[in-house]
Amino acid sequence: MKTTGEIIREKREKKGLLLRHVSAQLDIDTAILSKIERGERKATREQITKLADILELDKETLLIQYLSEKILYEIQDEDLGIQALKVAEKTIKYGVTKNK
Amino acid sequence: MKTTGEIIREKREKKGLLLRHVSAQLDIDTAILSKIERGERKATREQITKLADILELDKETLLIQYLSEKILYEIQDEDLGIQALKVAEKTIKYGVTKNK
DNA sequence: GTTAGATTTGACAATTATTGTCAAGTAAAT
DNA sequence: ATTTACTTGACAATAATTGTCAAATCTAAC
Repeated sequence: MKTTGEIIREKREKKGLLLRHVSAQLDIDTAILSKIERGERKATREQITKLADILELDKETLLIQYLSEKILYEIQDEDLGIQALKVAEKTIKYGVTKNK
Repeated sequence: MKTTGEIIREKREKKGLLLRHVSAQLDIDTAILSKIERGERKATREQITKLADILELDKETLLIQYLSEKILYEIQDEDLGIQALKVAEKTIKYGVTKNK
């Protein structure tokens, strides 16, 4: 499966847009967008939805990929990560309102 | 399923320990431990393993619960949370080394 | 092989989130 | 009404994230 960054870079190039064009619309330096595309930095949630608009990408698909990477980031190099994911899934399906 | 905080509080009380006893061992104020137990604050990973030692709780079980809460925290009030969880699960199972 | 434009890199600054302290506030037990 | 355990909330300290900037690299065209 393609990473968020890969999806963004591919679509940007397909549209013939430069980092400078897109980063201007996002109101950030090209450096950050470059890093986001290469997976060196995480985007913010807001940037993801803006990018979907700018690049005409399916917002849901992009968000799902983005969120899944955030999740994976949380449990990176945790042996119990998979098990934690499963517990999280069960909990969310159960219909928990959650703390605070 | 019991929350991390509930597990900790129940075991602490069963052992007859006061917040002050346990928080001293964790080297934090009782206020924080109180909040952790009531789910108002998240513990750090280190605090979780220390708590497992102090309260003689199964470290793996506690960590899984703790991590799953961290995951759920990331996707709280995200409509696409469940889908993101599933993508994350597939990705992790696939055996990805991940970015950076 | 030099220039020009695009991207990348890394040092560091700004901002935001997390983790903590402290002091005052409840509540229950004596 | 004191004492003890715990809770609450304002705020301080620390740490993580997000950003800028300037210089470096890369590529393609002259």
